[in-house]
Amino acid sequence: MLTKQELEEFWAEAGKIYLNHISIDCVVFGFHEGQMKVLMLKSNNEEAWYLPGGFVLKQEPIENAADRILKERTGIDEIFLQQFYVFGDPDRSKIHNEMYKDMLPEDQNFFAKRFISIGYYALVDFFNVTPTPDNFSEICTWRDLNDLPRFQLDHELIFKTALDTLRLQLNYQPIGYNLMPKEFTMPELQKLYETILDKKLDRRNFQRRMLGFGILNKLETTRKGGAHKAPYLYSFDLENYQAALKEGLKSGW
Amino acid sequence: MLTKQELEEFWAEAGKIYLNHISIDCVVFGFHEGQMKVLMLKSNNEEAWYLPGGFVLKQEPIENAADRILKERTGIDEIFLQQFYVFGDPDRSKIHNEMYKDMLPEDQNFFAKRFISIGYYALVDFFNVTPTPDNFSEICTWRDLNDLPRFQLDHELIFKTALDTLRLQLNYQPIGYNLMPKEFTMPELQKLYETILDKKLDRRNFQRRMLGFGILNKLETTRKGGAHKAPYLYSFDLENYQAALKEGLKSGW
DNA sequence: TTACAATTGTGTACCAATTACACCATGCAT
DNA sequence: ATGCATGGTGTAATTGGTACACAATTGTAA
Repeated sequence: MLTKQELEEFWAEAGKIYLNHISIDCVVFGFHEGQMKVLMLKSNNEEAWYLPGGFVLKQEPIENAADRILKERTGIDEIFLQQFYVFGDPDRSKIHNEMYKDMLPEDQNFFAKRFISIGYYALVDFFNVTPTPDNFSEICTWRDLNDLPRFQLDHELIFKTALDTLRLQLNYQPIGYNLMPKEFTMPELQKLYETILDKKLDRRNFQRRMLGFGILNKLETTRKGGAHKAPYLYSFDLENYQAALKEGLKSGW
Repeated sequence: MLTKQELEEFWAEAGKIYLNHISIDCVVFGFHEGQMKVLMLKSNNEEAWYLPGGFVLKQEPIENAADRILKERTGIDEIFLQQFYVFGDPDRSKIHNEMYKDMLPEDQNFFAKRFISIGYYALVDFFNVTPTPDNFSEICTWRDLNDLPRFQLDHELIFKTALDTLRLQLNYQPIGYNLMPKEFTMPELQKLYETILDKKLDRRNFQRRMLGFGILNKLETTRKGGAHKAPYLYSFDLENYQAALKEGLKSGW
C-alpha cells in the first residue's frame, strides 16, 4: 500500500494517465481440488473487503485493462475473462468519493469523481496464483464462497451478478481448460462443475453429456495410486474446445 | 441539426455536463405487423448512418441516460431496454476524434476524446414512434433490416451484437408486451417471433410452447372481420410476465 | 347456395435429450 | 479372501421438441 503522500501523488497523476470516470472490477473465481474461492483485497484501515479493480489507460482497450489488472493481482495472464455487466449508478462510489474529496482540489481529484465500472469475471486455478495487494491494500487473498466478508460499496452486487452469470453460462460455454491439470479424470471435472453450481450432479449423466460435447480426449492411461479403482484420464481437445468457446454448446429455437 | 457555431458551443459545454469518455449507443428495434426495422440517423454532410446515442449526465444513472436518449429520439419511454455489451476499443471513435480535433483546444474538446460506449437494445412498436433527429443529424428514420445502409464507426458491430443478443435472449426472456396491441392473436404473436428470428416456426408447436410459459390469457372473444376463420384473442398475463422477466423462462443443469 | 381457398384450432406419433436408477469392476485395507 | 469405497457403463422412464394431418370457420367466387 502507498503512503498517504504517495497516494496523493497517485491520485494527482491518475487523471493524466487513466480515463476519468471509468473503472474495471474483476470477480476472480479461483478453483482447486473441489474448492471455490474469490480473490479479494482489504486495507488495514478498513473493515470491508473489495474486489480487484483498476482503471483504463488512456489508449488501452478495456479488455487489455482487465487483463493487466488481473496480471498485477494474480501474476498470471491469458486467463478466461468475460465481460458481464456495467455498474453505472451515480451513487455506487459515493462513500469513496466523500472519503477522498478533501484530499485534492476537485478538478485534479481523480478519485472524488463518479465511477462507472465495467465488470469482468475470470476463472483461474488458485494454486497458480500469487495474490498481490494493490496500492490501496495490504491484504490480497482468497476468500471461500461459504465464508464471505463484508463488501465495500456495491461489490457484493458485482460479485453476485458475476456468480449468476457464470452459472448461467455454464450451460453454453465450455470451461475448465485453465482450471484442470493437463490430464484429469472425469470425477475431477465433475467436481469442478458441482463446485461452481453448488449442487450434486449425476455421475453417469455428467459423463455422457461432457463426452457429447466432443471437447474431451479419452486417454489410454488411468490414474493409479488412488485408494480405489483407477479412473481414466482425459485431456481437452483444444481445437474443439476453442470452437465451442465461439459457437457455444447448445442451440435455441 | 445544430449550426457550426452551435456545435462548437455544444462541444465546449458538453464536457461540463456530461461524463467524459462515456457514451451510450442504442439499437432500437421497431416492429409492426410483421416488419422489423432499426432506428438510424444521418447527417446531410455524411454518407454513413449511425445509431441513436448520447452521453451520460454527471449525476445520472446510465439506465436513465439510455431512457432519456430513447425518449428524445422516439418520443416514448418505459420501453423494454437491455444493456448488452460495452465497446471499449480505443480506436473505435478514431474517425470522429480526428474530425473534431481542431475545433477546440484539446482539454475543452469533449468529442476529440476516446469514447467507451455502453450498448443498449430496445424493442418498440414503430407505429408509436416519432423519429426525431439529434443535434448532429437531419435524418432520423427506420431502416429495414433487409436494406441496411453503411454504418459509421463500429456501429455495424454494435448492431450485430445487439441482434445476436436479442435472438439468444428470446429463449429465456418473454417479449412482446410493448410490441403487441393489448389483445392479439396467436398467429400475430408468432409473426413477431418469426420476424425477429428471420425464420418460419411451426404454428402448433409455437402455440403449445407459448401457452406453456403461462404468460398468456386466452380471451373468450375472437377477432372477427378477417377473411378467414376467426382466431382467438390473447392478452399478456402481466403478473406472470413480470415474474418471467425476472426469473427467465427456462432452466439449465 | 354452394364450392373453394385460405386460415385457425387441435391432437398424435416420433425422435432427442434429460433424468433416474442398478450392476459390475477395480484396488486398497484388513 | 472379504469388505468397502470408488469408477465404468447400460437401460428404462420421462420430458421436451419436431414433424405432421385433419377438421372447422369464414369470406369469395362460381
